[in-house]
Amino acid sequence: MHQCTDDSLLDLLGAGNVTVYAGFDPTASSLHLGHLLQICTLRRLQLAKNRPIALAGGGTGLIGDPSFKATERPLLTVEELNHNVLGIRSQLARFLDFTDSAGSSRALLLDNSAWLTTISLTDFLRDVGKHFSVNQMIARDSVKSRLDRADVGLSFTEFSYMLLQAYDFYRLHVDHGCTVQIGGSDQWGNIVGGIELIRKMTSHASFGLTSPLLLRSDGQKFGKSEGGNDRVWLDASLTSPFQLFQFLLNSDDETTPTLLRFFTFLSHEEISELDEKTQNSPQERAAQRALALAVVSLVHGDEAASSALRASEALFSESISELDEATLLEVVADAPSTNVNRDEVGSGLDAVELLVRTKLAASKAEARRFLDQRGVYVNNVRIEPTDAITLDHVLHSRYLILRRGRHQTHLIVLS
RNA sequence: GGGCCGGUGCCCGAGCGGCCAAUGGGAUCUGGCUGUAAACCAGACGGCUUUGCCUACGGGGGUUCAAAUCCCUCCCGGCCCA
Repeated sequence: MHQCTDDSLLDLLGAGNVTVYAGFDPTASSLHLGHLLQICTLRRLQLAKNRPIALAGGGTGLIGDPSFKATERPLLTVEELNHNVLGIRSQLARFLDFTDSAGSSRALLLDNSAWLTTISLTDFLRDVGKHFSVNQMIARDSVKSRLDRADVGLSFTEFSYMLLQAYDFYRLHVDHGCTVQIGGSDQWGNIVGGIELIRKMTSHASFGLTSPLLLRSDGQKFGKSEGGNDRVWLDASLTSPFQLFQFLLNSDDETTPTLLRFFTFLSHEEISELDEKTQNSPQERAAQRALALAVVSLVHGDEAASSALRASEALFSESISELDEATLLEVVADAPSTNVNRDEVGSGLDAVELLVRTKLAASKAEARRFLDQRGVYVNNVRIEPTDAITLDHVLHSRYLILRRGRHQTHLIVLS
């Protein structure tokens, strides 16, 4: 927990029977690891007999949340948005219990476009806008940087976002008895706006709860994937189960305890046992492995998790060229692959060419750089800048494992 | 509508006629050391048919032997005035 509007809230949630919501704006077609934190919290609260509402932001996504964003963002087209809403709705549906067996804590999946796109402008301004003071709104930290900076502005569209989110909370309160909103720490201002709106319009009390921004021990934002600016997605076609597994396995020692607590549903005993192992024998990475296994299970299922674990161990601990064919294929199942004509290899294939073709290098110049820096491996054996790739490298008469750097693996299949 | 300021590589940001593929920082990548961490150290960081050539400093046009740098114009952003 990062901030909480009222300390009595925790007792309330412990007792159960509270309706809680978290919103997810469809800025992309998939949710990412950052969203998983809110999802886990909802799930945890559901396990404690509260009723979770997952709200897809089909309406708020039309506007765009300016909170703590450095610049105005381009608007998504309606087509993109619909596509994204579809994607994240189906993902949200996987994490909570929507069946009748959950009884009074059965989860709800809603989309705020249902009310945001139908309310009339004048109704909205009279009923909702009247309760907001611009004086207070411009004082919020979440928009302050945009107002203070000399080179960027803040459009009325984005400025209004807070009202929409506040109205969401109000509608969920009135229609579904929702009294708590959770979110990341950047959502504090928006959540408080909703609480005040509910108080002014109904004189009911409601609550907010935010979670801390997850940081790695080096201060970077958590959740950016290996290889740059891409996020770690929950959609298997964007981030494969193996990649997700590896990402979590590579968590550093300092953040792993926090991640275990946020993202897994292990018992207190199990977690403190893992903490101890990290203390005493960090090189075993027991906590990281448990974390990776638990999260991949949660997101992609047990089977995907155990095969990711097997692949991970095989790929890094054994000499890959000694694996039998079936095991080898399983290890690289998630890796991207490319077909190459057998004849090309027969005459000796240029490594530069192959790196570009497999997209392991973005250009020939980059491929040469990797080779010069001695960062290219065939079947886990480093090759020299001048080496050609020949039939001698081929495993099981049709496979080549090409790797760039520590983590980028590619399967080449001869045809 | 008027006045002023600004738009440079992934981001921030210097350059303000030739010595500019463009200083610096961050991010990223590769290697080293490690534990498939972190920290640290070293190097790379537009492309190509690579002692050279091509494409790039918001778009288009112009001046000049020569433009990211000067002029015109358009687009976009900011501030102030109406």
